[in-house]
Amino acid sequence: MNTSLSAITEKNRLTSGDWQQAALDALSEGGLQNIAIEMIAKRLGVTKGSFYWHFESRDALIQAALELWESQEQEQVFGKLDALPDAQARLTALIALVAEELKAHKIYSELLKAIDHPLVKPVLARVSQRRIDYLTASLRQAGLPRKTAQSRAILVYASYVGFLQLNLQLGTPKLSHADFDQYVAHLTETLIPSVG
Amino acid sequence: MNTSLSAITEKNRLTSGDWQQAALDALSEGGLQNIAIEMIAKRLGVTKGSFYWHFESRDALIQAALELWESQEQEQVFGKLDALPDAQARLTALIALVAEELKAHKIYSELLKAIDHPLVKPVLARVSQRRIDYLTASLRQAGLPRKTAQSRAILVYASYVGFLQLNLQLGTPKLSHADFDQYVAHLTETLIPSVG
DNA sequence: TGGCCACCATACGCTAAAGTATTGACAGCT
DNA sequence: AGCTGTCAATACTTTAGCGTATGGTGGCCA
Repeated sequence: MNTSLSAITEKNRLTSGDWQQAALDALSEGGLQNIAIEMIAKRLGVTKGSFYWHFESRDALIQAALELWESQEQEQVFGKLDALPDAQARLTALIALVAEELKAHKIYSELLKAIDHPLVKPVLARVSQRRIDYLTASLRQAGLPRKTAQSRAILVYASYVGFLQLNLQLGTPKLSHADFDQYVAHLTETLIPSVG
Repeated sequence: MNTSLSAITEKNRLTSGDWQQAALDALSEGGLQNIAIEMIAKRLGVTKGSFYWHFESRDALIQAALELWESQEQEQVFGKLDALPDAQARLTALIALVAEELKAHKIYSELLKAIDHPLVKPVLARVSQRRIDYLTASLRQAGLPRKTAQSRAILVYASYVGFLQLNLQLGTPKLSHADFDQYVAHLTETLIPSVG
């Protein structure tokens, strides 16, 4: 039941990495505006005096935290999928991966809400584009022609983003476990080539 | 090039409706946090003193503005579609409607970002649920079996919400006009029964 | 015409949160 | 042991934005 407060590195003294991880935790819980340094300081058992030694400003923390997240998500998401050689296997695995680990998508969802922030927008643009490109490539390997694969990739990814907002954040529509499974199955049948 | 500042009703004196409309304008431009009373007051050519005569608090304004939006969107969206008798015609008209009027979706998109706000969440839940129900009914009328129609409605609506975030807000992926048309066509073929 | 009421201006208080300035403490090296 | 650099505590300033208190003005009605 340990949340990811990332076992503070040394003994009492903090590193800037601890602040970045704590910032990501705060982000996943309450959005960008929840990255409040005094509140994070309290969590880490210190005060602001510590923070402003490690970082220039709040924006600097946000930027560093986003960089950390971007590198983490890259190895986590793509690392798992690249292991699979077959394109269709990758695609279904991707959907399963999305359907399971809800907590991992919380940060992405919160960043979407903070999309107006100048530090957030470019990061999110890069990550989203990379994922769509990956989807496009996998769909092509699965046999779709180029143009179709492009449109389909956008469609798949948009439905992912939308579902994130609707079901994770809004809780609408309310789906039972069975309904959810049925939805995932339907999605796979409808959007993934040569399955079902 | 006139934005929707909604021709102030009388001569100089404001009504609470003017404040609600101005709040919606501010919302569509900068999100919920952009509903700042002093800033809106300046736009309307008055000061806070006016506001607190019309409303109890900022929350009261937000609530009233959301009620106004909810009633407006209901007649706008469903009013246009209910005119069409054929289910498939309604569905394709709906997609066209979504693909065209971008500004009309800005408010919905901003509300999604502010989904944590206790006043926003129930409104958004109602509106989304109503739309999904409408979609489900239309898909059933178009020939899909019940369970399939339910899943498909969620899928269609999620792809709408996701595309809103991705393309409207993020500008990713960058689509040319032709690419966009192709995407809409692909979406229609893939998700709307018996078309194409 | 005089007064009341609807609408608004002005001036102020209050709070949250970022950022600054200064001082303090402990660890390791010489 | 004493110095020094690293990390942190304390107290302060500043800003933005909500909310309040109170006074002002113009139109409408008796």
